[in-house]
Amino acid sequence: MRPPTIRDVAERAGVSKSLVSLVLRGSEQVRPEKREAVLAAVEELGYRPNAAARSLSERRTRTVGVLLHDMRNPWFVELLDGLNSRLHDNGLRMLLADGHLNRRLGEDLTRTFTELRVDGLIAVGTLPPSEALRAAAAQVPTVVAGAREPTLPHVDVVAGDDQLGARLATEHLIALGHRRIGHIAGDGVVGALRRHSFETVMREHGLLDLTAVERGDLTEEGGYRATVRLLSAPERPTAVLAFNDMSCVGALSAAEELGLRVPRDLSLVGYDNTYVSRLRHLWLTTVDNASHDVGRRAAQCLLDRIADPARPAQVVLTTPTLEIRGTTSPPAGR
Amino acid sequence: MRPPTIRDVAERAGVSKSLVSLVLRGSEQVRPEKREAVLAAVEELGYRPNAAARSLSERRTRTVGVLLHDMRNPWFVELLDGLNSRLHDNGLRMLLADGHLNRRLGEDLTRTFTELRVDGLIAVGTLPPSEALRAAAAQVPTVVAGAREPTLPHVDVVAGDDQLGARLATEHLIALGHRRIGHIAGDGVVGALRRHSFETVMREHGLLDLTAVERGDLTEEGGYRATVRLLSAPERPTAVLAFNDMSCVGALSAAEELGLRVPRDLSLVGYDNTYVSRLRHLWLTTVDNASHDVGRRAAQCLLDRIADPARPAQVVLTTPTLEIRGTTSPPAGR
DNA sequence: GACCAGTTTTGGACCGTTCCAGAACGTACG
DNA sequence: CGTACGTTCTGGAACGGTCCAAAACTGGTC
Repeated sequence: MRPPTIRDVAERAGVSKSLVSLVLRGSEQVRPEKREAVLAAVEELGYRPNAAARSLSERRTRTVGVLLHDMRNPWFVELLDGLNSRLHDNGLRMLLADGHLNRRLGEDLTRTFTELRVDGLIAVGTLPPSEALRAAAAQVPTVVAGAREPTLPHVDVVAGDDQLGARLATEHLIALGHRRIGHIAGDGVVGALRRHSFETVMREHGLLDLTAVERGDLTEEGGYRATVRLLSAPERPTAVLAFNDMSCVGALSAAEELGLRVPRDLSLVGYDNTYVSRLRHLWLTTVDNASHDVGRRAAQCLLDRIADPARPAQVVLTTPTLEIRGTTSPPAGR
Repeated sequence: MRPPTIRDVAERAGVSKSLVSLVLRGSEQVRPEKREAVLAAVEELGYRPNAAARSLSERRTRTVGVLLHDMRNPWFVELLDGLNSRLHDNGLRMLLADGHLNRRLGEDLTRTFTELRVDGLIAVGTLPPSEALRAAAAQVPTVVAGAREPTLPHVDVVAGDDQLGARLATEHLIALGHRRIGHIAGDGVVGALRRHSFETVMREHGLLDLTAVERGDLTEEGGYRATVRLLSAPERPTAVLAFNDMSCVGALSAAEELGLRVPRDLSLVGYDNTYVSRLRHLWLTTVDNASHDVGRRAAQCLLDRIADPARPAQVVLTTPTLEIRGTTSPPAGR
């Protein structure tokens, strides 16, 4: 009652197992009638190759491991889509693992992936710094997608251009006439880049004095709290640039709770163009990182790196665009 | 430069490969000093067992495949969390695959999983009917989680009790004083159950005449359109029970667009208690299916079925609760 | 009919584990 | 001292594929 093996197929088709293997891998060197016979036998027996046996012998798995930070934050869905399509085109399958789900269990996902001997590793989003990832990256081709860290030798980074994105958003607000603008800052290098770019643009317009920054934590709750702090200043901002869509939703709630109408009394800009921002009821103006493209390019980087593991590490940045929706308008006074 | 094998470890520790295998699998029958030697060698070489070789030999993979319908709809996150924790406790790893991502590529995920020879399969949510899944379920222990179909021989089903959930929601609205109540209906058996239960409760209260049902499609967009239709009736409902949180958000937008305040002019109830419903700005009253529990129980079912594949198919229903938040109140007239 | 050059086909080694039967080594007992 | 019995350790046969060198077929030429 075991699943049929290549030998069963061979016997049924009246050929050797080697010939079956040849047919299955699409060799040209096989006479049509034998090919037919083999394929017929495969069909009749419902044969499926055993991936474990194959990868043991081939010494590769045609599988790449994808490390997610947290499925609860939906910004990566598009990225994954791009990743998957490009990998699939090259005969690679994708295995997902959620770091957040597993960290609680104290399990190290890179360990699972190394035991699986994945052909490549993609770290999606800013992961907590981990010695294990560093070690894994030294063994197996690795690409960081949608984040800027960690920077490791031979590890490519593919992400949206955060400096440009934050600039687009800030200039949009300034062009609308806002002068006193707040920022909800995020973590890590990405957080620092967006914040820094925001401040740079404000300085360029001589508005640095009117700038306020509060730290959020990427969640709605964090955005809510940061906004409450921003809005409780004596001179409150008329616009807020949030680190991401989730904290922007938090900002929306804070505004509402304080009796401010968005965008009349307070303009808000999110970041990531997640489906949450696209919910009609929220309809956030937000920065689109071209995540699908980030995914595709990350896949390409990985493919290139698998082909030549020693090539120098690259940093690929995609060009973000501003998606203007319902949460920005000129300030009330104008 | 290849990764070290069990033989390398054996040589380094001055023992046979069999002894290494014994130590690694935690046998008691090994003298402490040898054990130490082996573990030291493992450490020094950075040895990691090769999962492919192991599963080829053991004829099992300690891996279960999880088929997701669509990552964009976030209701399953908690479920996955429960699933993962229980599976992990039993030494099984979980591989995710998103059907939506892959269907576009025309790839059949059950195929990937059968080639991988996963020890079990979990279908999460209502998947499009598929001959492949039926065939796979005949080969490998399978459990449906968070959905009611397909019903196949030897396939367990674990889900929230949709009848009870819809009843709780409907009775809540009636208790608040609503009489004219609309419903946004969903697809599949789950959709039918919720709708039917809604209608039953309405009938019990003699309100069947005041009932209106419009079909949605699980998305925000579908919920929006269905609500527009519901609200354009001459006598419009004062409350709407949505099939899920996503369509409830759509309903929220529709209400807003038509100038109705929620909950003053229109009460709304969602379903699934997703994080979207928990966003402070939306704060939907919704039915909680105890998804974490569904996940844990589904995992348990799968474990039981792996132990005894021939046992009769079970249907396990969890008890939902109503999560009352900001989108329900007595109707304006009261 | 022998020989040659291609084209097809095949047997067997190998990939890195597990697992089993039996070997080697005590230790206790008659 | 020989034997029996535990305990600990080992060699080798799987597991189900790939791949290579060589064997077995072709058909054509002299």
